[in-house]
Amino acid sequence: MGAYYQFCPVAKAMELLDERWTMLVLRELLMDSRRFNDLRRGLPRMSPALLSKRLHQLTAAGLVRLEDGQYALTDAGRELGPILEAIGVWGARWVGALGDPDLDPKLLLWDMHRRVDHGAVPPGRSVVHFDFTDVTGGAGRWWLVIAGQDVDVCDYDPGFDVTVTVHGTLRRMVEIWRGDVSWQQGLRDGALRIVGPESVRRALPGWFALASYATAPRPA
Amino acid sequence: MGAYYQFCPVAKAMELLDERWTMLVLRELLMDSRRFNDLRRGLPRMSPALLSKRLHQLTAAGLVRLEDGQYALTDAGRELGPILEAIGVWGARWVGALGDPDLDPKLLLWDMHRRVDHGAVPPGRSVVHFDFTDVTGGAGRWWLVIAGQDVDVCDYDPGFDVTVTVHGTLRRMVEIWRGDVSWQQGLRDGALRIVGPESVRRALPGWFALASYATAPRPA
DNA sequence: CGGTATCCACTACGATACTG
DNA sequence: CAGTATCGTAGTGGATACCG
Repeated sequence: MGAYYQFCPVAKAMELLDERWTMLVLRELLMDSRRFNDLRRGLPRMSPALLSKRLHQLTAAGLVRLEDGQYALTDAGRELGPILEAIGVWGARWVGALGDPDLDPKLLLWDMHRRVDHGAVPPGRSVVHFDFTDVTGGAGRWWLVIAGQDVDVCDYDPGFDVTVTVHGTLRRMVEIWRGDVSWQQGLRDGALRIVGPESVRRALPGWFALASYATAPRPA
Repeated sequence: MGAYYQFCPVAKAMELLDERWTMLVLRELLMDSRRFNDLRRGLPRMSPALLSKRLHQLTAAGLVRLEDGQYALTDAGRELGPILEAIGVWGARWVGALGDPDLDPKLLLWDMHRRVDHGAVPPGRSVVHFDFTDVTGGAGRWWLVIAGQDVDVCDYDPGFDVTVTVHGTLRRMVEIWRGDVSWQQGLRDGALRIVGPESVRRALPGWFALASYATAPRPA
């Protein structure tokens, strides 16, 4: 761990926080992922060894606590919440371009699955099918099964009746999800379509709560 | 530069910001250091090659602009100001222990020199002499020469009459500067003393504006 | 003053396999 | 499910010297 040898609290904080992946681990914990393999799903390109190491470091530093196999933030860790949010807003405003490798459908679905607004989804089981036309290698079809308080992500057809289908480019769906464009704008030119009964088509955008950074105004 | 391959704006922001030294370079720029060698004084353990590289990266990313040999933050860069401040507050609250190598008198004096409150210092020339008893290797004696709007840091006796002397441990002076303890508390047990005319002794703490993190409440 | 150039030592990280 | 073990390498960053 590279020390800066400065008494400045920014330097002392960054000694801990500027190591690769650390802030993303904290982001996942702030999103209420508490189990090792849940954290992994939000950090698919991080090796398990490194995730383990980071969790130990954060525990040693007093930001994270492990209790009955569940990771949780301490007061110190939770106080980074507003900072992570501000960084998200800053990133949404100023780091524009997304490369194709940034567009990971697995990550998108995992993120969407935990931001389902259960008050907005009809009772019973709803199945949202995603069909991304621009994803190669058979990872273009996904299903979100919402039943009660449970939401499951499937990369195979779970067999239930599909309530509604989102059909189009992954890039556009990500742009909507990040708040770069609104649902309305994003559906306008046909790069993305919602297919299903009229009432569900109208309601679907309300089934998901966008992230805090999504509503941040973009620079003119 | 390690990409995360995530569309999340936090990840996109951290791809840029979590490289070693980057946030400290931004801190210096936010403190209004604009010239290469001024930046170096605030980052003494950073090699010039690496500082140069970081400045280029930040320029390419649109956070920094070079104009007539002066570095300046762009709008994007300046918007990180509140985030850096929040990180400073967080660090002051939660990253307690300072190691001896964190206590660099050169850095302390450089920091103090740019936070002189010229409205509080008497007109004419004032010389503040620091005598740190716990610093080895002849780097324990420093002078701050305040004249008009200029403040000079000297590690040798500039020859002028000394207005007031701060005598004691560097560690205590740093604790005061960081806001871990108040001037009053810090002077109480004799680890640090202000030596000089009564009126100046009383006024000296007011000659410097503490950093924004210094006044942040510490956790109970 | 304001940087580049060079070179080396590490070590952090990624990939993969494996275990309790 | 929840990690640990192992291994090789890319590449970062530190030190120092040097240049316009």
